[in-house]
Order: sequence, then structure tokens, then C-alpha cells
Amino acid sequence: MDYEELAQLLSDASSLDASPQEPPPPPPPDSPLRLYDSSRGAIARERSQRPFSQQQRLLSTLDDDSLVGLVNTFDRPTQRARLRRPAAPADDAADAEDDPCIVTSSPEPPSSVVPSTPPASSRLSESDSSSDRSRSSSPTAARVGPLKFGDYAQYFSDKTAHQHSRDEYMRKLYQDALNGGREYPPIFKDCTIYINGRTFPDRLQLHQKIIIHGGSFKHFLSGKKSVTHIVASNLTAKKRIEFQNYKVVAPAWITESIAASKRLPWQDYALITGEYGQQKLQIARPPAAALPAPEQQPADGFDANSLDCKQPGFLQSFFAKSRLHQLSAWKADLRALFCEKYVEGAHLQPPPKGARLAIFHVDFDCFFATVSALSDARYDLSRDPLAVAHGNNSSEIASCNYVARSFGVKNGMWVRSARRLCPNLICLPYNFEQYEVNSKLLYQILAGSGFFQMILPISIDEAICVKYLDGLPDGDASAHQQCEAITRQIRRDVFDATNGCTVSIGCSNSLVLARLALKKAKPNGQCVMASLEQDSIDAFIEELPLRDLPGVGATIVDKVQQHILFEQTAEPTIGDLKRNSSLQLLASKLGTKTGHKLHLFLSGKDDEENSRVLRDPLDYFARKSISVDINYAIRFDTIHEIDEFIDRICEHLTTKLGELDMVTPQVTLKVTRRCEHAPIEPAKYLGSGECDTFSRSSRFGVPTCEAGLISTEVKSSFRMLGCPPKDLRGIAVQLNKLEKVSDRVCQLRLPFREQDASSAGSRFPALNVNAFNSLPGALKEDVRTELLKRKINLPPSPPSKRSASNSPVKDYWGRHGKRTETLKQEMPSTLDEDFMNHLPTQIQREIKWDHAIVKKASSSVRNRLSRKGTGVLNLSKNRPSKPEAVKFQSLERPLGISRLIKSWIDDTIDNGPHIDDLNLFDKYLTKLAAKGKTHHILKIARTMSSHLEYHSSFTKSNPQGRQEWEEYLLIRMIPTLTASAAKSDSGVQVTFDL
DNA sequence: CTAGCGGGCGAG
DNA sequence: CATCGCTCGCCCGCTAG
Ligand SMILES: Nc1ccn([C@H]2C[C@H](O)[C@@H](COP(=O)(O)OP(=O)(O)OP(=O)(O)O)O2)c(=O)n1
Repeated sequence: MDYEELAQLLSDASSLDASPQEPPPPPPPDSPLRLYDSSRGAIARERSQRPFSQQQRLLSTLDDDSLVGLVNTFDRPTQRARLRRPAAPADDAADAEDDPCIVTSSPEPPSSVVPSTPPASSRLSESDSSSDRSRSSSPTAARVGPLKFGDYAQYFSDKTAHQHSRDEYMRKLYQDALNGGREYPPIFKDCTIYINGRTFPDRLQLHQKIIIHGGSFKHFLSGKKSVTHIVASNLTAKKRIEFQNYKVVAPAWITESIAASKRLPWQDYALITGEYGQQKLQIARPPAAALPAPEQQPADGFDANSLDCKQPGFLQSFFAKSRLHQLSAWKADLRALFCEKYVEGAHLQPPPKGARLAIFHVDFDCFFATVSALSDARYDLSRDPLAVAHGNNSSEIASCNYVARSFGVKNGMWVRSARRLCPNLICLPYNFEQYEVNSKLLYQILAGSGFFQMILPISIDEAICVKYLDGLPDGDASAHQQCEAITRQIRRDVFDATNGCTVSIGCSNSLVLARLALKKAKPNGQCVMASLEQDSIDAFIEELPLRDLPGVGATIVDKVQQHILFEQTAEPTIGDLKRNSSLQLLASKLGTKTGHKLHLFLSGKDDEENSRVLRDPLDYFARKSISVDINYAIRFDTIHEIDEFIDRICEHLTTKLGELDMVTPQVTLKVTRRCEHAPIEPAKYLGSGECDTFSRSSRFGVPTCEAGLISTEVKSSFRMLGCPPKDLRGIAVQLNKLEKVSDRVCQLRLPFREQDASSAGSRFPALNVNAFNSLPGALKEDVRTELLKRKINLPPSPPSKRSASNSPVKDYWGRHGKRTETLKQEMPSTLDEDFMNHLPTQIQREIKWDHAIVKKASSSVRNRLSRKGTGVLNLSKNRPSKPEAVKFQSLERPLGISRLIKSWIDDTIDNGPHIDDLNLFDKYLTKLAAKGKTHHILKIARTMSSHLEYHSSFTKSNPQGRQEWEEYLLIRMIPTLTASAAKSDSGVQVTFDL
């Protein structure tokens, strides 16, 4: 570019594009906004505030980059000084002497005023193949002397060269990150495009689209020949005249050409209808209308967009819009990808033991909010308070920008509450696709940089990069400088590649410290903590909130406040806890492991568990379970609908399981049920409101991946948990302890042979034929069917005609009624352990119940009851009461109560329980029943039954007390249980019709 | 004493 | 119209055996 062109450019300058706006009041000095705001907003504000001058007119013809670049030429001498020592800017170097932590935030170099493409960037990639890029950057800057403002020619020439190499880098990056390394179709080959004014998609995004599709891009109108197309959304009258001899098109020309994979005729998108005589299209929309078109829903059979959980498409449509689901799914994908690559690249070794590491914790700033904001031209990330959410009231905020945070808005808040803090909060829609694109770019940049030996995925917007520092002595200053420089380059590349998303990076020697450094660096900053002295580490973390430590959430902070710090301060710091605790104290108040972990974290050290990711990443990232949780929009009326829903969930899970080539030996059902006192419809539309949860797991004799098997087990568990269908608010199915099919030895499916029983190599104990044969007839048939399903060979069986029930117990009682005499004979006195272990938990439990109940039923109780005719308990009032029994009122679950009950029975086995205690206990049971905790009552009943059983096993005679206990169990306990089960209206399968 | 269960917690 | 409150892994206390 020559002076003449520039002169023309300057004289051609016309009006401003940006409309003047009132700047917001300056944020408080300590607000994070202060740093952040100055990154992008400052320039724009300056520009719009002052009255127009001739100079401004000139400047208005420049795009943002060029403008800022020009402004930055003032800064050239300083920049040069920095470039000579790229990793340690002068002021920082001084700090480094006593402050181990150097925080560089946005207004500071190296990002310069605007992180985007400053004229002199300092690239230092060792692995950079396009050496052109590095040559054109820092050496150029060093060569050029201090520029006077207005020394345009040199500036633009540097910039053009730099831009060109930058374009090459981006083209490659996009190919690798988003197109599997293949080239994009060169749709815009031989096009040189200039973008005028505000557009949607914005200038940066269009730039990207153009260059990756083979076009070139001009940041300024330089001479009439070189630019082939001008892209604009709308034109002022003046521009219209000025551009009349150009091909001026709407942005849709770019996007639709790309969509069509070919360059569409520009005339169809022409903004100026002049000599070409084309009909003018109404493409140019005012920015306010420039929203992405809402996606169309296919209308095939059912409403795919429906929030009706009874619809077959519900699961998919819910997942498609659930941020938390996407987050989890992305994470799983990243982990799987990591494992895949890690196995492929066998050369990748975990760091040698004791190697010094630099850990870089990289995280996009307010990821969703930033991405969503950048795809909407109306909003300014650095000035408007923004959040991403679906709705306007009880909708959760997935992410809010730092402007909103300065008002106290937080991720996860409801929009309504956030608006109380920040009335002008603007809600943006989700843009999951773009989140994914930007994430890929980030990971590609990290991987392609060649700086790191390992890149550990944390989430869609976050990664931990590990660099081995071999050969460098401890505390070596150059290591620190190197880390600073790496950090800087990554941040710049990501910003450029994503058209404006900032990442922050924390860097240190441990995972914990890197995380804390990251926290300190945010937003849009970096923090390298290279010092190894404990004193300086302590000084660094001293003042940080305890809450910032990984694994320390609200509950742990509460516990600490309550038991250790006694609420001395509202927001305890790491230093507070460190000063006031010991390893022992922490372990006793928080549990052994947690206490130990926290103790190490307080000194900035990793513990065994969190550093596992470094030592054995493959194991760390390996999938151990898979689950589906739905706690939204669950509104069912009948158990049948729930069964169908469970079927769909299991179908979904087994599909995944199949893709993973895995099988599961265990399934857990978690039921989320509306609290008794909670309103039927909660504040949040289709939300779950306040709920209790119940869970139950069952095992398969042989690991499986069959939806039918799993589904049956889950449906059965659901009935056991006894939740009335209308009160169901959430349901989760987890498949645990997954095993890779290829890892499993075929022996598990080998036909049963007698000699296998003694074979030491068999992981699977053989079926005990005697035990099997001693089962009562009906049970035996159920068990046989079960074993057959698993292709486990059986001893020969008599022909059976069993009914199609899936509850062996029910069948059993249904068929045998009260014929206790025969039952007693058929039931073995003890259950064979090996045999039991072969059975699914469901059946195991029912057998055990049977066992207990049958024995009970055949004991003296039944006889006495029938003899007496009524079940009136003969309880005296003057027996010693057991004071602990009072605790029934406060005990929430029967786990802790089991012990109590046992000791209660122990103490009263001779004389019987006190009537007051029993009444109290009754109340407790009634309460449990009211809360729908049928299974807890069941458990208590079971505990009582088996404990009485235990007593009777070594007492030949029937003491008075035990008889009373047994009567209580049969006369009051079991009716309570059946009543509770009936009330829950869910077909609990436990039948007590003795 | 250990294994396994149900439940809690934290993370993004 | 609202609204899309998931999913994983570890740890804890308790109990059965
Ligand atoms: N309760 C939450 C937490 C996070 N996210 C999503 C939105 C976030 O953008 C993304 C990343 O989470 P971060 O914890 O990293 O939070 P941000 O990126 O929003 O902010 P920060 O700058 O603090 O990292 O995950 C979410 O949907 N709901």
C-alpha cells in the first residue's frame, strides 16, 4: 500500500457509522468490571463521546482493528522494550522479586488496549511451521522505529503482512478444529472483501468465514481495484453514492454462499440497485431485528418440541435444550476422545515421578454469556449486563458476564432474583452450536501450540495443560518467563480465533495452585505463580476465600464455620482456616479423606486423589458409570406411564452402553418425590419443587446390556420405593461398575459344569445344585427362569407352568396361601451363600424376606394369635422405659435407628417393651408413612424381624418379651406398612397377607 | 474387618 | 407463554456378614 492510496482513503472519509451513546457510569474502583470494561468498551466510548472532528471522520473509515492499531502506535517504544524481554515486562519483573504472583489483566500488555491483533504481536511458538508468521510480527516491530502518529504507511504495511500470516494460521486452525483437517471449499477465492459498518454476523465473524473459504480480507478500502466486494447491512445515502461502483452485498451473501457450498450470484444480495438494474432485496435489517431465525421443528407424528414427559420424544427434546445435559455430554465426549488419543499415541507417557511440572489451567471467561453476546450485534459484552437463560422469571442463568456480576448476579441464579440485583439485565438465548465450535478452537489451539505434553479436558470451556519442566533448575527465572509468554500467546490466539472470546489462565506447579491462580486471573487475565517457596505460596493463598478451593462448596464451608471457625468471619479465607486448624481437627470434623485433602490444599499442595489425573489420566478419565437423570417436567398420572418412561430411559442407556461396548452388573434407581408439604405445582414452571429422594440398586447375576432386563429391574425397584405416580418429580437410572465387553472373559458365559465348582480360576462360583433344589417349588421356577435368561446352565427341572408375574414373592404367596406346614418343609434352614450370590438383588431380597416371614409365620406367634383370636397387646405400664427411644422423633432414616431398635429389643427381650415407647415408636412410623417412606418402614420391620429371629436362635423357650415383640411386629407394624404401601398407590410388591 | 448400600457433595 | 433443575465420581456413615 502506498501513500497515495492512503491519502485517498483519508480524503474519502465520510460519516460515522456508530451512533453516539451515553456511556454507563464508571464502575466502582474495586469492581472487576473496572479492568474488564477498559478492554473493549473504552475505545468505543471515546469515539462516540466527543464531537465529530475532521480527524474523527478520517478515523471512522477504519475498522476497529486498524483504528486501535493506529492508536497503539503511540505506544510503540514501550512495546518494543517489552518485546525484547517478552516474558517479563519491565514493571512486572520488579514485582516478581517479592510477589510470586504476577497478575496481568486486560488493560496491561501484552494484550495491549485491545487484545485483538495489536500491530506488534509477540509470537514465540517454537513449533510454528509458518515461520512467516513469526517473522512478520516481533522482528518487524523491532525493526520499525518509534512511529509518530500519522506514520500510516509503515503501519499499514506491517499490518497487512501480519494480517496475511494471521489469516493463514486461522485458516489452518479452523480446518483442524472444525473440519477434520480438510480444507474448506474455496468459495471466495480471488475475492477481496471489505466490510463496512455494523453487520450481523459481525465483522470478525465474517472475516473468519471469508478467510477460511479462501477469500482475502481488507481492513480498509485501499484503492478502487483491490477490493472486489463490500459487505454491509445498510448504507447511508452518502455511502450509497460512494460505493456505487462496487459490488455491495448483504452479509447473507457470505453465509448463504457457505451454506450452499458455492459462491452465489452477488446480484441477488446487492444492496445498491443502480446500473445493474437488480431488484433491491430487503435483506438489510436493522440490528434490532438481526436475530438468528428460530429453528424449525419437524411435525412428524408427535410434537418434538413438547414439554410433555408422556410423549415419546420428550427425552430428546429436553436434552437438546438442557444446558446441564449438554455440559455433561460434552464432558463425556472430551474424556472419551482423550482416552482414545492417549491410547493411540502410545508415546504419551504420564510425567515421570518427581518431574517438575507447569500446570496451566485455561478457562473461557463467562463462556456461554460471552459466546451468546458475540453472536448478537446489539449488545456490548463490556458494557451491558448480560446473561444466558431460557426464560425471564424462574429460569436459571447459565452464565452471566462480568458486568452483571458486578451487581451481584451469579451463575445458577434465577433470572427474577438476578433482576432484583440488576434491573437492566439482558437475557440472551443459548447457542449450543457455537459453544461447541469455540471449544473445539480452544482445544485445537492448545494441542497445536506444541507447548504442552498433556492436555486434560475439564469441560467444554476449560482444560488443564501440563508442561514438563525438565532440565530447568528450580525457581529458574526463564521458566517463569516462558510460562508467561506461553500463556500470553494462547490467550491471544483464542481471542482471535473465536472473534472475541477471552480466556484466563492460571499457571503454577500444582493443580490446586493453578486453579487458585486462574481464579485470581479472571476475568481476561493471567497469573503465573512460579515461586516454589512455601512462604510465598502461603502469602499468595492466604487472603483467598476458602470457597475457592476445589472441592470446597457451600456445605463444607458451613461445616467449617460451625465446627472450626465458629462464624468469626462471614466469608472465611484459606488463611483463616489454616491458622485455626490442624490435620486432626479437620479429619475429625470433615471425615478422614476430606480432612486430609483440605489440609494439603491449605498449603497449596495436591493430594493423592486430585493428582491422579496426572499420574494415571487414562484411569482417571475412564468411564465407570452411565446414567440419565430427569428432574424437570416430570408429571405422571399412572404407573403405566412411568413404566413407559422407564422403558425409554433404559432404551437410551443401553444404546449408549452398546456404543461404548460395555455391560453393567448393577442398576440404581433414584426417585425424586414431592415433599408432603410442598405444593403440587412449584414456583418454577414444570420444576420439581422441594423433594425427597429415595434410591435402590439391584444387581444382575451376569453383567448385561439388555434394555429389557434393566428396565424390568428398574420398574420393580420403582414399586419398592412406593412413590405415588402423581408425586413423582424426578427419576434417575444409573448403570454402575461398567465393564468393557472385550475385557470380560468368555468364561462367564461358559455352560455350567459340575467340575467348575472346584476350579480355582473361575471368577464365578458355580451354582450349588443342592441349594437350588432345596428352594420351595414356586421360587425355584422363578429362579430357574432367571438363570435361563442368563444362559446359566441348570440342573434338570420338572416341567413348569409358571404365571407371568415378575414378583416371585407374590406368586409364591398367591399360590401357596397359608399352607405354612408345607412351606416349612420346603424352606431350607439357611440360605446357601453361593446360591444367593448368583441371584439378582431383587430376588435375593424377596427370598430373604420370605425366609424370615415364613419362619415367623410358622413360629408360635401365629399359633398364639389364632388361639387368642385377637391381637391385643398385653403391655404393662410399669416397666422401665428406654430413654433413647425418644430419639425416634428426630431420626430421619432407619439406618441409624436400626442399632437403636436392636438394643431396645435386647433390653426388653425378657419383659417386653414399654407401652410408652411403643406408642412413641408408632408415632414415628406414622410419620414415616406420611412422608411416604414405605421402604424405610419395611427396612425397620426387617431389622426387627431378623433381630427377633436372632434371639430365638439361641433361646429355646419363648420369653414373654419376645412374644410381645413378635405380636407387635405382626399386629401393628405390618398393618402400618401395608397401609403406607396402599396409600402410596403404587403397587408395592411386599405382601403381608399372612 | 471389609464390602456394599444409600445418601451427600461438588464440579461445570 | 413459561421453561428445559444433568451427570459423573468420590466420600461418608452405617450395616451385614
Ligand atoms: N451452574 C452452572 C455453571 C456453569 N454453567 C455453564 C455455563 C458456563 O458458561 C459454563 C462454564 O462454567 P464456569 O464455571 O467456567 O463459569 P463461566 O465460564 O460462566 O464463568 P467464569 O468466568 O467464572 O469461568 O458452564 C451452567 O450452565 N450452570
